[in-house]
Amino acid sequence: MVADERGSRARSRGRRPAGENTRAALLDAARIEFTERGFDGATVRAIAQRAGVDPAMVNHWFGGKDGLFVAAMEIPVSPEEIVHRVLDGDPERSAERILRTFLSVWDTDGGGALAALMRSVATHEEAARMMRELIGRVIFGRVVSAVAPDQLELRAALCGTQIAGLAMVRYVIRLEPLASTDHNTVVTAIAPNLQRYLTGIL
Amino acid sequence: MVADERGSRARSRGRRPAGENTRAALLDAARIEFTERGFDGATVRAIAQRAGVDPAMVNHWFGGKDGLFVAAMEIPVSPEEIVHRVLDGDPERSAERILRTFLSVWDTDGGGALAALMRSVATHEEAARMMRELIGRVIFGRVVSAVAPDQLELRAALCGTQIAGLAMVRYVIRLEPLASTDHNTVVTAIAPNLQRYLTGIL
DNA sequence: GTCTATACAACGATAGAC
DNA sequence: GTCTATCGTTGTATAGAC
Repeated sequence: MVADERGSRARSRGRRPAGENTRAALLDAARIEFTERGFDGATVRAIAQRAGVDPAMVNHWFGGKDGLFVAAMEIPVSPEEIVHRVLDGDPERSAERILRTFLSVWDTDGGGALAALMRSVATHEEAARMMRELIGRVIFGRVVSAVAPDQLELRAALCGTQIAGLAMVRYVIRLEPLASTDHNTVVTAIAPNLQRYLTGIL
Repeated sequence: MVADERGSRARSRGRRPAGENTRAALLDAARIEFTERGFDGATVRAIAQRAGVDPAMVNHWFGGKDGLFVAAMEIPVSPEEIVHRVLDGDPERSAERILRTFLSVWDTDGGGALAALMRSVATHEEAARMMRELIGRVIFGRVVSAVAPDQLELRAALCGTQIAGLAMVRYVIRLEPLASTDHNTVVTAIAPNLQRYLTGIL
């Protein structure tokens, strides 16, 4: 998104801590490259070039490619926003709001970023760990605890299966007709099942 | 680790004595390497070394790394067996039989083979295409057409989301408690949802 | 003798390290 | 910037099957 943050803004007066801008530029560039190409596909050289700095800076600031990855990897949606939008309304229709939120975010770039994320999760243990905590706690943990306190962790994990499965089929495997149908059809088909995981009888 | 599994004696150039099956050794080694490291992570050289043969044999027998991959990559379940076992019984309880079949197969090796398959599907377009056809046609296509003819393709894709999501959460992300609960709990939780995709109102 | 499965060497490309 | 390691791949000589 922010491709070149260093060039478009005047430096403030006085000397700043050495390398601070370089570090931030590398993080921004790394997020873009890792998102578009996955962990293995993204190269240190490409990230450094995008940031407009020397590849050696990756070693200097992050100790290598792995360090840069864990520092840069952030989820392509804001968990806070999702949780907030979901909890604001009828609890018995929260599944529909969850699905619409995810679909609207994921479809903005044709699911490219999401497919890249799934790729990283599947291939990189570090990304899998982050996704584990993200699904279990940050998103569904909070959502489920607000609507149905019993069997909280199981419900969160079950919601994860449905969302992760939708992501895999629609954006990674691209199985028709689910890969290209409109949001309403997807919501009509999946929302009742997701709602059962949230508030139904297990 | 196992550098020379097929024997420690020196190999001479030229054709080897009859009875040694280089092709099969390569397939075995390839399954292990692809399983542990994914498509990109597994190297032709490592596979050949594990098989105790020359890397050039990969080209000779399979035309390259891709050919070896598609040859070695076997779906960790037999589609025919699954379809048969699923269709043999009450259609309204077919979801439960599907889930039990998948779980019993996947849990035999701790989900290692399945996790590798998901990794390959996420990173390799060839594997994604195979999975696409496998889910859409071979497995759920037949199952759904036998129990509910309306909206066949959509139902098949929806079933795919639930199964793929379960695979991701239980075996790749390993999110608790779903990662280590018994089959009955999983079936009780998920079967009703899967059944709705098969025969319910969408 | 012919065929072919095999090992060895080396190439061009690429990417991380220093 | 340079160096080095390693990747997938290709060419070729050779040993053994047929």
